[in-house]
Amino acid sequence: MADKPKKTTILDIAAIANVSTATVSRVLSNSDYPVKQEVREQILAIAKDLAYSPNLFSRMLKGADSKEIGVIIPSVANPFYSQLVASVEGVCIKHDYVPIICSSYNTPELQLKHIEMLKQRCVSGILISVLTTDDEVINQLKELDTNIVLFDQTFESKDFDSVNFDFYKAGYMATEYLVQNGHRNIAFATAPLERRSRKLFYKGYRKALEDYGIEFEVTNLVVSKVENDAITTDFHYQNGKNLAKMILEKEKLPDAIIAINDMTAFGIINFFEANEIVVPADISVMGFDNIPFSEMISPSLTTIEQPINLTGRLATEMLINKIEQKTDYERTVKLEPKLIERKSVRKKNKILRKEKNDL
Amino acid sequence: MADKPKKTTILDIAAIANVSTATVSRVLSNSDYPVKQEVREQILAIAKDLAYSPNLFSRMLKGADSKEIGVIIPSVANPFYSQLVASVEGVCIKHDYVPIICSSYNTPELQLKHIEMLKQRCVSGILISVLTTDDEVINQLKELDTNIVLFDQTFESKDFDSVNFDFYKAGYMATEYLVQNGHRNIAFATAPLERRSRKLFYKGYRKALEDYGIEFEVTNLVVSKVENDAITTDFHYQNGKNLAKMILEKEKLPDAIIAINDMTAFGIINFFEANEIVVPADISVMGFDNIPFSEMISPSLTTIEQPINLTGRLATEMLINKIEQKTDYERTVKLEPKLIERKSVRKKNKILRKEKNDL
DNA sequence: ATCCGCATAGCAAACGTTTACTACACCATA
DNA sequence: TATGGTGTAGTAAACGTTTGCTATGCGGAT
Repeated sequence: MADKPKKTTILDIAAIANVSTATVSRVLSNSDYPVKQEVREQILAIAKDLAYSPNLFSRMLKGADSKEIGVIIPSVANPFYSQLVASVEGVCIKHDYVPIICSSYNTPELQLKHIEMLKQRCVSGILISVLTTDDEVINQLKELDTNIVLFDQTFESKDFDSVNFDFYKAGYMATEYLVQNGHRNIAFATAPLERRSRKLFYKGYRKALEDYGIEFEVTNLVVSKVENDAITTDFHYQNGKNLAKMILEKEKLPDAIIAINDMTAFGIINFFEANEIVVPADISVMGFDNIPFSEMISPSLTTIEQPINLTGRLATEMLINKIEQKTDYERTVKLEPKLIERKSVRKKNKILRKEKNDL
Repeated sequence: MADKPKKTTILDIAAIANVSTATVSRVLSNSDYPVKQEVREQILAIAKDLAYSPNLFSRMLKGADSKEIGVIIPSVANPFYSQLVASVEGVCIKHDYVPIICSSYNTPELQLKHIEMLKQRCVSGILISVLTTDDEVINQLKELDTNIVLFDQTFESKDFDSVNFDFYKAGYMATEYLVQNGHRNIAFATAPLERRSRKLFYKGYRKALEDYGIEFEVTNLVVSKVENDAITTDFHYQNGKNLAKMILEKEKLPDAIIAINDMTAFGIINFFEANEIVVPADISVMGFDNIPFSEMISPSLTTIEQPINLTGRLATEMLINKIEQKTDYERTVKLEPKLIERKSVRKKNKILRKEKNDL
């Protein structure tokens, strides 16, 4: 813009107070170096008077902390992640950090670009939802000498602090609930299973089937073709529609469907509705995430809750603890899934788990 | 972290290439100062070899552009804004800027805090959804000698570039559509009308009523008590439930309701559904925004579209043009509302507008 | 032969801090 | 009286760039 009004510097203050810049700096940077109370107060007063605010860049040039936290997620447009971001932001503000939101859209190159950018900005730390356990990404993170906390995507590692979620158990619980309510032919509808979290969720599903003595049918794993999440909010929703279409094309309709997330479930339900198939009367649908919309749609969605806000809050607090070199905090937290019973699953006859000795 | 591996600086490069740092800087900062081709290439080669990346802080200390763009919005958790943020992010990445997302939750103090923070970081520009036309905020923005583009909240001003939206027309269109489909007793359900955009939308509603010769009833303006948007995604949804409750408590149920936004409409519809009132058979509901979920709920929501992605894209491009001192671009854009016809409004007998000479 | 402009390059200051080092006065202890 | 600690303050280097100024050599115009 036109004419910068020359911000006040410690030099100005030093001149007025008739002391050296060193002294001013000591006072204004909250150093524990002793400065006479009288002088300290005078400097503080002048600083306030001149509306002094330190130049962050020179501080950082001297190696100070940038007070920025990189937050790498698949997509801000996805309501699950935008809520996560909101909770991260809340904690950041409280501790005077600034979150830098980076959507990776599941593309490694973009993720790499973001990481480079964050490195260049010397962020104080990074909160990241690691999508793959590729050695490449992991090594890249290890080399990045900054504070890192993993979240959202379960990836326990001695190398990183993390806030995890029991995806396996979540998949198990979803399946078990369906089985116990009389469903046997259960489809699993998902975007490609390359993510660790999705794989685990799927494994939970398989294990539950096994435990209840239900044979898994290959055609019940319904996977859409898409690779990368698009930029739009309704990506998974559209995906759900596709999956529903695929399911309708099967020779035999399943009793129930487990969707890889709530948005997908919405798409599935909507497609069914448009095709005169009633949920849950004709077919049951189970979601995963429990995003706020789950209770807004009709029928309201029975789903497994993933504690979004808690995840964001804990992960951010963990990271800040790490940055500020606190020592007394948990370095790994594993959050538990919780079943949220609503109206998208039909309750048929109750079925109990086959005990081992039944077999 | 443990031991920083000492990043390479132009000094290292200068030493190897046997030239001065000035020359290295000139090459590496794309200055137009002439440097012999041979030397230039050598320096470039060495830089690449040592994986040199410039220290942003020293550059900024010298007054360079921070390449950051502050984005101030009411709340990231709100799907409308998270989609907006996504489109802003997309443009930013293309031009190598980094968006800094700031949720103000409609609290002036927080907004002020964010602005202070952005100022301190010497951001290249700010994209802001101005909620009030308080002189305080406006002056504060004017004094902020940085590039500013207003968006989302219509506030045309000679002092700022802006991407506007015709809220007045939107309100008019919503109302007109309802009237033309046979509704006369139309309630307007909203959070407090302190925002300019809401006021305009409301004025459009009033004007349409007037043009169609329908007398406005005071009790048809239903306003919830809440002041500030909360941090959660479902704030407006809950608000909608409250509003629906208030409406149900009226002695006479209106034919139709215009909700201040889609999320509010969802809440209203949901509350009605829970109370055995069928939308649109018993009462029609009209939304505003056309967020992706509008077509996911049941009944799908008839609403007025506000072009989110276009807004984000245009505003960001405008700001970057401004930052980079381009001159040939529009400084004010006004986007048009569009009616999206779905299933939440019942079509009764068509009614035409009273012509002026009818009166 | 002189002067000028131009291409090229280096020197060193400057951006605003922080901090290692030095200085010195004061007081307590041996 | 010498010794040393402690509280307080200043000097100047350093962080990694950019850039105004100066310098040199060279070709062309006068």
